[in-house]
Amino acid sequence: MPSRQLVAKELADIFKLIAHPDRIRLIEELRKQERDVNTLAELLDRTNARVSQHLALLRAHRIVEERRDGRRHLYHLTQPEIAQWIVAGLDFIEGRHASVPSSAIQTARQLWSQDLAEDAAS
Amino acid sequence: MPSRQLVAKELADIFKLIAHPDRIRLIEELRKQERDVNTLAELLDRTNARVSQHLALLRAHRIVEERRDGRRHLYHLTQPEIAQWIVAGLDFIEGRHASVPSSAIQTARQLWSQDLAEDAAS
DNA sequence: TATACATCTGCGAATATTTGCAGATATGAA
DNA sequence: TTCATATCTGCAAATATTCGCAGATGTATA
Repeated sequence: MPSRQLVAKELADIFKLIAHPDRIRLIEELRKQERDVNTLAELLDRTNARVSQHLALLRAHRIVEERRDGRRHLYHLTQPEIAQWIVAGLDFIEGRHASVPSSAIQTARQLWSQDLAEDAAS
Repeated sequence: MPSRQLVAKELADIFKLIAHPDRIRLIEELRKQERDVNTLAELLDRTNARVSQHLALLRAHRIVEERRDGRRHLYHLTQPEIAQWIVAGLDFIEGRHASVPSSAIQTARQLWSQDLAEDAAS
């Protein structure tokens, strides 16, 4: 397979991996601190099993890593910078979809990057 | 729907939209200049119909725009910066997949960003 | 050991995406 | 108008993803 094709496929796989609202929310919640599955499930309002499945996928692609503390499984981002990269995607949707008020997008941009700025400052 | 959920969904839609090797190749080919469907089909080694379908999707989400010149349809990126953003995703796969030699990734990074640097310089 | 808690995995049903193909449409040239 | 070129659209089959649920595993505590 030609190299361009190959790299395009790998990039597509990364995009596919992230292309799910729950997984994006997970990355959002993990961008600052590690969390266990239960907490994540509550934050996202999803069943534990479902969150666990998404985490397994992210884990398989080494987007997140796991560490155990007793019976709890704590997850964190392998490369926290991925959160910044993802939120940068907002640049390509703002003002495009009436369904999402651009105020919501601005708020999101703030929430994601504000917290990242805090991290950088601390 | 809570705002975080809403924005996560929009982000997921963008990622889903891009998450296809052909569409990534299309964006790659369009990052410097506009092209017609036939040329793109040859570059990607795909049927015209298939390329046209992918372009229709990108067009619907305003990733690309179309202009007519006689019987040819010329496409270009609405926001060329999207190419830089996409290639930045390579940061999160390098060294992860044995299937893609990291030389291929380095080459790709060069090809995509070299050309972008040229654009910036001109 | 028995029990409860936390998480994971397997699997089938529902849903979404991709693909190729056949036929439409639109433009320009003869 | 007729023909060839360029592109688009509709549709059904193939493929991939998501979802919920039921049961498995692993760990701490009584």
